[in-house]
Amino acid sequence: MEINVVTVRIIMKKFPEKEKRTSKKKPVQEKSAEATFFDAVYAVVRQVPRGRVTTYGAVAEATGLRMSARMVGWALSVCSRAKPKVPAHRVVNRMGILSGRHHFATPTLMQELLEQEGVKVEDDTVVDFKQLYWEPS
DNA sequence: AATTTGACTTACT
DNA sequence: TAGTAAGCCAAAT
Repeated sequence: MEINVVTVRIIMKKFPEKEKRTSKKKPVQEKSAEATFFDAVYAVVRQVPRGRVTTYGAVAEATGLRMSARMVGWALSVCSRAKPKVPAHRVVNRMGILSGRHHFATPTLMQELLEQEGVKVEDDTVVDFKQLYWEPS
């Protein structure tokens, strides 16, 4: 299934309402909307192509949370919960700095993952960030 | 229950 | 041009 901004916005519409789960044997705190909020963020992040990067703000905008870039970081900080893995290493701040590197298994993992994809990193910053920047659409 | 704290960004001194 | 404030909102304390 191809997920685009429209799809994400539809998902976000469900954000405020409580979602009833059929399965009751999962008392996980997934109280309600986070699941869909996470999904929305993850859906966007998964679209980032290999070797490209995007920013928290861009993801936030694509999910409709225009000014809530922080929420994106928060969602990614718990992305271990996501079933299909999320290429969180492709999300950096607007300066191209790997501000989230400390949240990976090792502080250098994020950079290593990026370099594996051909993205050069210097001083915790993506080289040629402007060219590698990918805007969610 | 209230306050602080972020994997951020923009706007205004 | 650099520093501060404000906006976001769920978690953690």
